[in-house]
Amino acid sequence: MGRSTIREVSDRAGVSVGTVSNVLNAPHLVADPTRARVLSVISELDYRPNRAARSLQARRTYLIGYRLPGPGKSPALDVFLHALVGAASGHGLEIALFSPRHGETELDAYRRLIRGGDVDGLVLSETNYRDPRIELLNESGVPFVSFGRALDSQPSPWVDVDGASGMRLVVDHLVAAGHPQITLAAWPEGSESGDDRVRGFGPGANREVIRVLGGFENGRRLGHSLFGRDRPPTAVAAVEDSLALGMMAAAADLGMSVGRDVAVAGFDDSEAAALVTPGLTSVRQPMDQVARCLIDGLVSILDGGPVPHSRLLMPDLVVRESTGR
Amino acid sequence: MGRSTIREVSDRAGVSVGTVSNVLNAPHLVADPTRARVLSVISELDYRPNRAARSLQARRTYLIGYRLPGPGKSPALDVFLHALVGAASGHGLEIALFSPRHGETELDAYRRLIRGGDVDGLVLSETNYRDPRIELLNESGVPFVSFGRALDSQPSPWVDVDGASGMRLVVDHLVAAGHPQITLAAWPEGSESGDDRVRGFGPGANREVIRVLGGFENGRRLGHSLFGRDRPPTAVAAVEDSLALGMMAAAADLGMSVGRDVAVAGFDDSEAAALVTPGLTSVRQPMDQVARCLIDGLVSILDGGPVPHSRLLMPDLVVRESTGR
DNA sequence: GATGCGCCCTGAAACGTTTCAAGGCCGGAA
DNA sequence: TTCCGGCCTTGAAACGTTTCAGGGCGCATC
Repeated sequence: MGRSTIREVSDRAGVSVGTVSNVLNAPHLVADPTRARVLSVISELDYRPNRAARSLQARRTYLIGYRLPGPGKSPALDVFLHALVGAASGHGLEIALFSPRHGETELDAYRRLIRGGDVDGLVLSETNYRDPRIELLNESGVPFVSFGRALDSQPSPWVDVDGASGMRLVVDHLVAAGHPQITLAAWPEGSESGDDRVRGFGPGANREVIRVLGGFENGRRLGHSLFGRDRPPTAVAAVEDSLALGMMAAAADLGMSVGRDVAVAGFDDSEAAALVTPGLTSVRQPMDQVARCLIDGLVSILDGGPVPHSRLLMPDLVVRESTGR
Repeated sequence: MGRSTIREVSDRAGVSVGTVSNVLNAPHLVADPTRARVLSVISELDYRPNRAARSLQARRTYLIGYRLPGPGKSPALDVFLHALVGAASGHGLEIALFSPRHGETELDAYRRLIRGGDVDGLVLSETNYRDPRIELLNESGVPFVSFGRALDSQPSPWVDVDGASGMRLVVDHLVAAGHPQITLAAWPEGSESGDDRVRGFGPGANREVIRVLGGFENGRRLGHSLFGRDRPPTAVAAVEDSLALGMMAAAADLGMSVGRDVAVAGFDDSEAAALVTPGLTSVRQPMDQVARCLIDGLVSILDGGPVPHSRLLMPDLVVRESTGR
């Protein structure tokens, strides 16, 4: 304990504090022998600059704010977060997780961070049409990037995964496997990512879209109704894995074999998709790439560089046994 | 933008900065009319104290450090993290996610945070026997609490879930369902939580423990070998869900019906357990309670209160169809 | 022998708070 | 009237950095 300060280092090395600071932040300004001496004192005392003091003067906190999506809202949260933290760390930044305090609304919490200068920038996820956070952040001028398009707000940099293309991969795969007629379980209209995925499904007489709320149980119920029809679909897809898993459960309930009697495909490649039997074919979002793009873009803004161009990344299809052998 | 400072507030309210500070931090020291006037200026200017300045002077960062476990290492990470963030937020704290920088070891990263005063305290998870982090933190005197016991290190406060009891719940449940003979898939000896769970399994002629590495594929392989025996077990348990799910897959491969021909139970109640068919009976850890205890304990230390007593929490069994109808 | 130019280094201001000794003021007690 | 104590407020120091104008010194140039 008893952290040492830059003052102690400078005294011990027989230089001024400014020089020590330069050794750390602008080494080329310091003569070789001086630098060596200072560095040795630094490691001798195990000195690390105090972050608060540095922040105060530099008007930088080296912290990026992120608000966790509600539990169960983000598939692959752990890989996304991990990637985010890793990418940030590469730039000397850390991720600060915040949450509304007692009596605060969601937006209040964002406001607090902004006005208090608590973070250098923010990462948003789970964005949707007319996202109020985006308007707030745009007004306040805080650097931010969002995971998810924000097309109807003032333009701001985003990174997103092309849900329409992902769904097209699913459809093509099912059609190639000989299923001309496909039923899609989709969320109610009005969610940007859901609508995007449905868009890739395409219209047509041999395409049916059914709207339900998300979740396993809703999928199961829907499955029972679909598979109980006179001419049940031979292939079903979904805009999220848990709906698909629910339909798989319904098929099992009815004694049907998923993969043989009926093909099922999901979306997001959640952890569960790989752990069920048969494995669930699903669309995988390149989360680590998303995180890297987000952080790189944010850092570019922070460093006063150009506002990065938004990026639409391509997902890929992970084929498993649920869509046939 | 253009954040306002305490100086602007004090000027505008016609008081000194000290008074404004007191309004915020020690309201009882300020006369009512003054307080009201200052508060109105504060909200007029939308003033929020600058965190870096406050930290510098108060030698408090209002940040708790947490190192994410490797991806896929923590079941229920999102519920745990959410609970952690929420509990911290209740005390005006936020969670800072850090990660070793380029060239740093895991421990170096902890050292950096400590010496730089980057965080007020730390939360550890995935602790194990002779955890070097615990020794480091104990030496350095930084407040911390760990999720997981650290019995062989110097004593330090922890919160844990009683794995032995959890496993006992599984065994009792299976025995009650008429399975006298049970096989347990366990990790190799040497992991504190794994060993704890095995301990609850109990010895005996009708108990068999098989050691394998974790993961779905290892479970599947093990399942094939178990179910291919002359007299296959009628009930299998596992120290983690993915092993159990692998065994379920093996059963399906062999045309056996899980829940009827064989009972399967897992541990951790991961998201997948509820999403497979049949649902996987599993042991649920009270993650939100764990998080609350951790933060409450840490806050007590930070506030100079007593070092909290460690707590062993009880898990419960979530019974689903995999262990019979 | 001046002059000019680079290179290093110093000293002090600044960042925005909190804290605390000191002092003004008012009312009540002597 | 004087003195005392409590309440409220002020002013300035302190927290540990970064930044930047300025100065000393050695060397090349004229």
